[in-house]
Amino acid sequence: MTRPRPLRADAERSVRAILEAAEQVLARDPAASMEQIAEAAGVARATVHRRFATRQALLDAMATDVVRQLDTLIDEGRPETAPPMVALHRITAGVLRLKLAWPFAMASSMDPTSPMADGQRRIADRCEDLMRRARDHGLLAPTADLTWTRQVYYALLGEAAHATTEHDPDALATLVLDTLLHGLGPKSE
Amino acid sequence: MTRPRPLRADAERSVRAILEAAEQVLARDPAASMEQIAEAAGVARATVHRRFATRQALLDAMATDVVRQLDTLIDEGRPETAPPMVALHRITAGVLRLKLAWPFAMASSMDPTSPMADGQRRIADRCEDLMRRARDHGLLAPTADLTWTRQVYYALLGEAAHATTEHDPDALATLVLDTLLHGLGPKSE
DNA sequence: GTGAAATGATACATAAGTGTTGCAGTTAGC
DNA sequence: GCTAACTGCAACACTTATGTATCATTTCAC
Repeated sequence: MTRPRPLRADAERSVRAILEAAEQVLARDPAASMEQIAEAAGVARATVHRRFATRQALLDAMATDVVRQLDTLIDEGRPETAPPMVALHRITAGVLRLKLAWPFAMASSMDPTSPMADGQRRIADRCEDLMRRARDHGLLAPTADLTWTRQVYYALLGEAAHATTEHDPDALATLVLDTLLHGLGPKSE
Repeated sequence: MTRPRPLRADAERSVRAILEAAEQVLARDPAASMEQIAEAAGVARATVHRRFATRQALLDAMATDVVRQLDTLIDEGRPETAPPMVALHRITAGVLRLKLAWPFAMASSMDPTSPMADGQRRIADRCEDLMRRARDHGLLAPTADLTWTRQVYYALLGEAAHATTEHDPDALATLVLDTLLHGLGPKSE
C-alpha cells in the first residue's frame, strides 16, 4: 500500500511536481491526458508512468493525499472536545482552505467509486457526530435531520469554494455556518 | 439550428429513445460510449450517429431539451406576478422533478463550457430577479447577497435531488425553501 | 568517486472510441 | 402500392490515449 522502498530525493520531487500539476490541469479539464499533466509538471510522460503506474493510480494518490490532510485537519479541530461552534468553524475554514488549493482532488475523493470511498464515509460519520453534538448543545434544531444537515453543510462548502467575491477561508467559514444555522431569511421571524 | 425538415415517425421515435437512453447511461457513467448508449436505446450505433452527427451534438441536444423545459417551467411559476413564496415553491418543485428525471442533462447544462451557457445565465438572472422580489417582500433578509442566495439555492436543489429518504418533489421543495430561509438552527434564536 | 537510481527521448504495441460509408431489408407517408 | 426515408449490419479509416521498453545521460546517496 505504501512505498516498498524509500524514494530518492529527485524522485520525490517528481512525485510532488506531478501531483500538483495534475491538480492544476485536471481542475481545468478532468479529461486531460497524462501528456498534458507531464508537460505541466515539467517532466517526460514516461516519468509520470514511472511514479504512477496507471492514470488511475495517479488519481487514487491525489484522493488519498487529500483525504489524509482532511483527517488530520479534523483531528486538529477537536470535534469531540472543543465547543461545537469552535470546532465547526475551525474545521470549516480548514476544509475550505483544502478545497481552494485542491478542488479537483477534493471533488474526486467524494466519488463513491473511488477507493477512498470508505475514507470519505468515515469522515462523513465524524461530521455527523459533530452535528449531533451541535444539536445536543442547542446549536441545531432538535428536529434537525443529521443526514440532511451534513448534506447541506457539504453543499455550502462546495459553493463557498466557488464564491467570487470573498476568498478568505475564515470569512467564508463564517458565511457557511451562518447560512447553515440561520438561513437567508430576515432575523425577526 | 432547428430541424431543416420534419422527421418521419420512426426517426422521431429513435431520437426520443436515444435521448432517454443517453440520460440513463450517462447518469451512471458520464464517460460511457456511443455504443453503450445505442445498446441501451435498442438501436444500432450508426443510427445514433444518423440522428446526432457527433457525440457533442447529442450532449447539446440533451442540454437544450432540459433548458427549454426549465424555461417553460419557470414561466408557469409566474415569478414576476405571483407571491414570491408561491412562485418559489412551484418553481422549486418543478426543478426538482426535472432533476430527478434528467439528472445528467441538468448537470451538464450547468457546465459553463456548454453551448447552453447563455441559457443557464438567463435562467440564473431570472432566478436572481425572483430572489430580489422575495427580498423586497421581506422573505429574505435585506442584507442578503443575491448571488450567494442563488448559489445556496442551487446547491440545495442539487442535494435535495440526492436525498435518500424523501422523493416527493413537493415535500422536497418545502424542505429546500425552509432550509434556505431559516437554516437548520433552533427556532428561538 | 562509484554505483545505483532516476530521467529524457524515442519508439512501439495495444486498445478504444469516433465518425463514415455501402448495401440490403423495413417501414412510414402519400 | 410506390417511393423515399429509415434502419441494422458490417467494414473502414482515423484519432487519441495508455502503457511498455530501450538506451544514453544525469543526479543522488554513500
